[in-house]
Amino acid sequence: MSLNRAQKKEQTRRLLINAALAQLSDERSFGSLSLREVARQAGIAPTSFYRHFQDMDELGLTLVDEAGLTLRQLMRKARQRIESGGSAIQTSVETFMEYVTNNQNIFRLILRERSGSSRLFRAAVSREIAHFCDELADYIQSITPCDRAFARVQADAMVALVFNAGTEALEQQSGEQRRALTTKTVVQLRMVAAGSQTLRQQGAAVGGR
Amino acid sequence: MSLNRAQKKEQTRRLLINAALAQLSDERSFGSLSLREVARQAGIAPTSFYRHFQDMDELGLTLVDEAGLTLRQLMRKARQRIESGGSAIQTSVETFMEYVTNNQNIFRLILRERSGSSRLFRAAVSREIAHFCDELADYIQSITPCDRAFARVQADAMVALVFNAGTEALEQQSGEQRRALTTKTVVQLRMVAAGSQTLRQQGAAVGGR
DNA sequence: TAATTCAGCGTACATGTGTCAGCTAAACTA
DNA sequence: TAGTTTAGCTGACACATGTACGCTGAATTA
Repeated sequence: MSLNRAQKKEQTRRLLINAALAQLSDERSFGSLSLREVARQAGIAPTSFYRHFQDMDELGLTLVDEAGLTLRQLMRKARQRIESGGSAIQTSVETFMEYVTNNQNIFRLILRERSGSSRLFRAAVSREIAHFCDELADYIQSITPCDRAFARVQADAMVALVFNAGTEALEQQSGEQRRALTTKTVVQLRMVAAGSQTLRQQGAAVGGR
Repeated sequence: MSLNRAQKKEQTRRLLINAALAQLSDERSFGSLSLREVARQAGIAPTSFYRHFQDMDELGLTLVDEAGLTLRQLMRKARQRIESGGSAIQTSVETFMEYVTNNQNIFRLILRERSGSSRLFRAAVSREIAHFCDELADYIQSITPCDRAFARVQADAMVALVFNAGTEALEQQSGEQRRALTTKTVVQLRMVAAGSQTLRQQGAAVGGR
């Protein structure tokens, strides 16, 4: 029952992380959180914060990493659903929308820090998204063998559209709206998929140029 | 030479607007600007700020409106270039990239406030983008007659891709990178254009469903 | 058991903030 | 010209912030 010192430390570290996460909302960005607020919500003295993080920045980067992790788990889940039948596009979009709905604060964090005021944060988010695109490009190539660079361009487009849908999803509360958004996004991805096939054929006909 | 009272007031109002704009950068978001900083940069006392804006929010919304205006001007310019020959997609993307390059701070403002912490700001940006999409949908219909809703879905996708490219453009400084980004975006838009044509044909064959 | 480590605390300070109250002087109006 | 309006000013206020310093007591180690 009694915890280790290390365990106890890890515990309050989580308390801080959760405190920060809890303060995030549609009206509150990470940059607007103060060290004192987070410490207060975690139930520790402001100065004790430094026992766990050097900076608020360090806390923030931790959050971004956690978000990336959750995203990767999400990807795996989507792949599983696809293997057991169903449209890859439809399933992926549904999975993503589900994620956004269930992790609004953390997804908002990613969206905001993507073009936020900290180079470090932007770089961190950029890495996560690049990872996302890479894996999708892999998948595209495994389904439709083609030039790597081309697959990457297609993957980038698809990820951009899905993230854009995520942005819009955050503004909607009714399930009805969200469902409409999902089908819209599915159509958009189908456009990209179909179009990329067309371009591939044309390119091949002209001689790979 | 001597200005009347109203003119002078308008003049310092512009001073405030420009001061805010000047403080924005890749490391400084509008939300992080203080009333005092802006007033200082404009060369007036903090309390005089209130003679022109009720709030920093009011100033911010003014900036968003100005950005929208600039964007509309940009659109017109693009249409002109297209009418005098040239690919619509290529020309549009080039025009947009040019805009982003020349108006980094104001475009960043839009990007950030799109999913920022103020409902008002988000709504304002959302309106501007919707306007953007509407006009593009008009254009698509004028070129390729089709269902309005369908054109709108296509337009949304294209605008999302272009804005995404804008986001990426802000991270790049070499003209080389920017040119690569432009061609990538052009390919992505061609994918959407080609794909939407395919879907339209398929949809018609199945019976408009 | 005795010595060491260290998570968390309280106090304190300098700094920046938004905004209130009231003044001045120049521009306007009648 | 005499009276009014008003853009901009100074001074002051209460408040929140980040963080330096040094203490305490429990957990750990030797």
